[in-house]
Amino acid sequence: MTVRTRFAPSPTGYLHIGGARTALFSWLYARKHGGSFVLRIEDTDLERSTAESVNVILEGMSWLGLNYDEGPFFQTHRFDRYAEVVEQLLAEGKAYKCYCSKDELEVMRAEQMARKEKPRYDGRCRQRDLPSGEEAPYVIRFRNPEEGEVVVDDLVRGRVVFANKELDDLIIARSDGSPTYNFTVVVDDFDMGITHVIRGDDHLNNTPRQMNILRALGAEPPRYAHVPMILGEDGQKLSKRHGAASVTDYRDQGFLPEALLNYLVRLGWSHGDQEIFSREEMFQLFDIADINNSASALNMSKAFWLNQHYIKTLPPARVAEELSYHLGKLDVDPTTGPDLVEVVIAYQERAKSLAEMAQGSLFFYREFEQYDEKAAKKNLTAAIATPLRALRDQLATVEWSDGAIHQAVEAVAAAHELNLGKLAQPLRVAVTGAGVSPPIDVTVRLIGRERTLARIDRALAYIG
RNA sequence: GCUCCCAUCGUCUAGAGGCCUAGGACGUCGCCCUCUCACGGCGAAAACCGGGGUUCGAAUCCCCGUGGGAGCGCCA
Repeated sequence: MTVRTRFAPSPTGYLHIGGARTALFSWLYARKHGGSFVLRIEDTDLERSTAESVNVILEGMSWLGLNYDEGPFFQTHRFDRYAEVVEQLLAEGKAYKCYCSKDELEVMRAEQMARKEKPRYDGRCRQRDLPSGEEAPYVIRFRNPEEGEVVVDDLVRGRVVFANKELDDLIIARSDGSPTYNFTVVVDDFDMGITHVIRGDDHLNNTPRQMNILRALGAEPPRYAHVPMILGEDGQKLSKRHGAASVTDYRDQGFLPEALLNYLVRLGWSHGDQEIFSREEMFQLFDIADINNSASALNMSKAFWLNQHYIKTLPPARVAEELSYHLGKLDVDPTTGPDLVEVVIAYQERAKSLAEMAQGSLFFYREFEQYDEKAAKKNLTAAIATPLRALRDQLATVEWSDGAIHQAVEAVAAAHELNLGKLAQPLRVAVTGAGVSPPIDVTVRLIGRERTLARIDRALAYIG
C-alpha cells in the first residue's frame, strides 16, 4: 500500500508553527515511504476563510520547502460530493434530519450541565422524521452507534478506547446545506485515499466519530497519529501574545528555513542525541514511532542556535539569497555595496539571525547617521588623531586586500607604539560608527577604499 | 461537570526493568583564545511530580493522587 498523507489547514489566519510541524511530519512520512503528500484547504467555514490566508499558507509551505504532490484541493469545490454522500447516508438511514432549533439545543445543554452530565445531543430527532414537504429548517445528523466502543489504534498514543455512548449524533450538514468539518474530513480522507492521518492532538477526541462515519460509508479508517501540541516559551498555549506563532514571523525574525525545519523536527521527535538534521537525514531517520507523547514548549534560544549553525555551515550563496530579503526590508539596494556573499562570509560566525546580519551590515551600504556614543567617546579621542591620520595615508595607497590592510594597521600601530587593538578599535568606530563589526581588515576592505577614507576624514573632523 | 490525553535538568530530549553515580543539546555560570563582537576549546551547576504496588531489581510496568492540556459548536 502506498503511503498517502495530507496537510489540511483551514485558511482562517496565518500558517501556524504547530501546523507547520504537522505538515513537516506528514511530508517526511510520505517522502520517507515514497508516498504522496496532499495539500487540502479546509475552507468550509465561509465566514472566516479568506483568500489571503490561502496565499499565506502556500507561501509559508513553499518557503519551508514542503512541497506537495497533489492539491491544493479546496473543500468548497467539493460541495456536490459532500451533498451526494449526505444523501446516501440519509437514504440508508445512517443520517437523519434534525429540526431542533439552536435555542432548543442550548436549553438541552444547559440542563445537562446542570445535571453534571456531558453536554451532548440526545438524539431526540431520530424518531421525529417529518413527512416530506416540511418547511421547517433542519440540519442533518449522523446516526452514531449507541452501543459498543471505538478503538483508535493511534501510532503515537497507542490504543485509545472510546465508548459510543459518550459520542452524540453530530451535525454533518448545516441548515443551509453546507457540510461541517468532521464530515468533510472523513469524505476527503476517504476519497483521497489517505492512509495516514498525522494531525494535532486536539483532534484525538474527534477521531472516534470520524471513524464511525467512515465505517458507515463502508470504508476502513486510515491510521492515525496524533502529535502533541506546541506551547509558547512560557509553557502556555501558543498565541500572538508570546512570540512568533506564525511561520512568517520566523522568517521576519531572520530564520533560515533550513533552521526552522530542523528546529521543528526536533520538537516532539528525536533520533537519539542527534540535533542537526539535513533534509536527507530527516527522510531517512524520521519515524512516527519516535514522536513524543507530551506537549513541548518553544525555546527561541535553541532555535536561534540552530539558525546560527545553518548560517555558519550553509553555502554563503544560499544564505545570501535569504539575506537579500532582509536587506530589502531595510530599504537597502545591494548594488550600492559589497557582494552579498562577501557580507555573509564576514558575518556568518557572528549573527544568529539574518535580520541581525542585515542590520549589522547596513554601514556597508549607506552612511551611518551618528556614532555610537559610548564607542566614540572611548575611541575617537584627541590622542588617536595622529595615528589615525597616518593610517589614512597608508590606506590611501595600499593594495586593497585583507592582508595589506591588516599590515597597514599593524605597521601604523607599531610606529606609534600602540597595540593593534588600540588602533583597530578607533578605526572600527571611524568606519562603522560603532564598536562592533567583523575583523577590521575585512570590514575595511568590504566598505571600500573611497568610503573608508571619507569616513576616517569624518572621524578626524569629529575629533576636531 | 463528563470523556480523552500527558508528566525526566529552566527548555528540547535520550532512556523500551539491571548498561543510570540518569546521557546529549540549548540556555546559564566560570576559565582559555582574541583588534571589537562573535566562533571555537575546556569545565561547572541543573531533572526522573507524589504515594502505593509488581519484581531479586523500576525513570522505565500497574493503581491512586496531584498538576497540566484537549474535546464536549449549525468552528476547523
